[in-house]
Amino acid sequence: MAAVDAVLDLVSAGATLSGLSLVMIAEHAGVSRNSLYRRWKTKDALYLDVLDAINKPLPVFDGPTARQDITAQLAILILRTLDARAGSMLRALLAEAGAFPELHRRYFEEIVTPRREVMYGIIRRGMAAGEIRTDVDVALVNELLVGPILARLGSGNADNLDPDKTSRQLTDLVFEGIAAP
Amino acid sequence: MAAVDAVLDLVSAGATLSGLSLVMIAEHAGVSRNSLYRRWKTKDALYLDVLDAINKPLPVFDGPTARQDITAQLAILILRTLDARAGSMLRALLAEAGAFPELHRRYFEEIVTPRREVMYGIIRRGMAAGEIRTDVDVALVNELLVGPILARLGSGNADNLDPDKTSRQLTDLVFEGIAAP
DNA sequence: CTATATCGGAACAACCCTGTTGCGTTCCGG
DNA sequence: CCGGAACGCAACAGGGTTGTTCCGATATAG
Repeated sequence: MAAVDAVLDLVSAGATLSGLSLVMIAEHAGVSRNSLYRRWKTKDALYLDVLDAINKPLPVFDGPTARQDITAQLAILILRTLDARAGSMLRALLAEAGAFPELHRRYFEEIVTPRREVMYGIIRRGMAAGEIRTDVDVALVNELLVGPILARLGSGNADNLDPDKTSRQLTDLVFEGIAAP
Repeated sequence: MAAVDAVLDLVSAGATLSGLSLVMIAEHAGVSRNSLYRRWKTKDALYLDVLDAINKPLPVFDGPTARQDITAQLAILILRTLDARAGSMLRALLAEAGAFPELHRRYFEEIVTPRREVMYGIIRRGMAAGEIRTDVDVALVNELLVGPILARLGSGNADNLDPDKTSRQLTDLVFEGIAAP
């Protein structure tokens, strides 16, 4: 799978999905351009394999409090965001969602939806346990928690995120609010 | 400036900044390809004019409470995010920051920094007035407020945002927190 | 009215990417 | 040992983009 690594390297270096040429991929992978055509009928098919390569399963959270689980899940999210190759790939994918509809569909289906469901589950568990107010919108709470991280991913300046520190700061802020007592 | 509009239209339709060709822009603008070369030495120069075209000055907020100013500023941000042409342009720009360094620099300098400073000012005013806790990081609070909106912009599904409703919900949530009493 | 500037149309060579084909080579299993 | 499978190399035609140039039309200003 040298081609998959080549795509990740090149995209991480600033290439666009539609702008990437098979000759570039072949050269960077040290592989004949012919072999790429043999294995993948189209560039989309190759990109689908790239997407699979960066999609690792999520761990299951079951700590004593929902608050701790939220912090842990945010830390995981930050960790994955810090992976420059995967992050660049996702950013490039989102920027050209229109040109690669199937890729965009599977991205939502296999990456964002599972993460979202995990977070929803934790939040609902916190509500049931009396940790979290029940008069707030679960989806909006989730957006509030992951929004800052995803915004960093989109802006490309996710480098100075710290999994432990930032996840704790975000959780504290969202739980306690910023209103003065 | 038909060329600027053409770029916005095409990018909004899914085109990439590096993928956009001058022939496409010329055709869509109903302008001779020759004229484009005459006015803009390079594609970067044209894109800089496009960036200027979507950069409207920010209104000044000076309401009775910082909370209201924050809601108003978020509403403005959502409004601008809802502009499909400007939003697509910014998303495309961020996706190819590496290929257009000057464009990326001026985007930060002329768009994100001013907005950020406005928000910082409002938050600090709220702190001085005793509305907002003083033991929180101003930058982090700002990220918490605008993160969800920018994440929507990056994901491309900003359509179902409502300036009034969402800005109020976000402000309430961030002020009050989600912890059960 | 006229002269200058601006524009559109067309053509040009040079380059890159795409699919595809053909052929020689290398590697691995039976 | 041998044969098939996978690979690399080269070439091809076709299409697209880039700068640039030349020329004719048009409009604008003096």
